[in-house]
Amino acid sequence: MKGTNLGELEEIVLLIVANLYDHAYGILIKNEIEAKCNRSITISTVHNVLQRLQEKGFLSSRYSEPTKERGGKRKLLFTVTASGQTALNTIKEMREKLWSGIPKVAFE
Amino acid sequence: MKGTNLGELEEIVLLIVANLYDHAYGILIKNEIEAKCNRSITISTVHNVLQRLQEKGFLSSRYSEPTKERGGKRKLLFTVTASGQTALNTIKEMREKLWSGIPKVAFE
DNA sequence: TTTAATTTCGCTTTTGTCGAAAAAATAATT
DNA sequence: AATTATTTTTTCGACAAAAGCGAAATTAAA
Repeated sequence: MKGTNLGELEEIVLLIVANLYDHAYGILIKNEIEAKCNRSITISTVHNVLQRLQEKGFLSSRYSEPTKERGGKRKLLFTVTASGQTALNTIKEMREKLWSGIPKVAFE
Repeated sequence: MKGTNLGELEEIVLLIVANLYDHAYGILIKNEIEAKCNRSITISTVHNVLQRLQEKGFLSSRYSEPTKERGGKRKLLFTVTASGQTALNTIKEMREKLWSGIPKVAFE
């Protein structure tokens, strides 16, 4: 890989951000992953992946305004870029092609 | 991950082995990946992944008889195990669920 | 100054990647 | 027939990228 590929977790995070549309930020993303993917993950891992996805150009980000709740500092909100959408579609089509080529008898 | 997860490349290799059914071995797998996934990969990479998939219990292997062509030494043939099939199905369903939850407006 | 929500930092383990060496078979040469 | 070359295939050793975590830093309200 040369920094352009989409890792297994990166793909999941990208899909979750797309699910969350306008509200995607660290902790919410973490919670959504745990809920929808039945998998535990720490917030540092999420942020690590988020940053990598942005460096790859698959996500963009902006800061929200602080909220009025206690500790409600501004959030870093993420959005899937056109390039990120393309990456998701590409890998999806590739996998669909592979699945369609599997004969009935292929498994033990 | 504790040796039970399926990496991005591992999943591709598993799908390719399923595609090849009874004939899956190193070089053929390499060629199929390059043909169907539009991606170049070395034979050492393929063998490395095959070994890890076997350690994870997602593949089993056996040796073929040598063939009569020049250099035709015995091949290590791979088959997807029941556990491997389950892993593939699980991640497939999870992604389908995520895709179905994406609103139309989700991309930039 | 305490507490809460959030992001950033430094570090380790697992995956992905490759070049080169080893092994095992047939073909060619002496 | 013995040795050497060539071909197909797998194994080995090393390094880079992705996945993962705990703890520190930041920023807001109480």
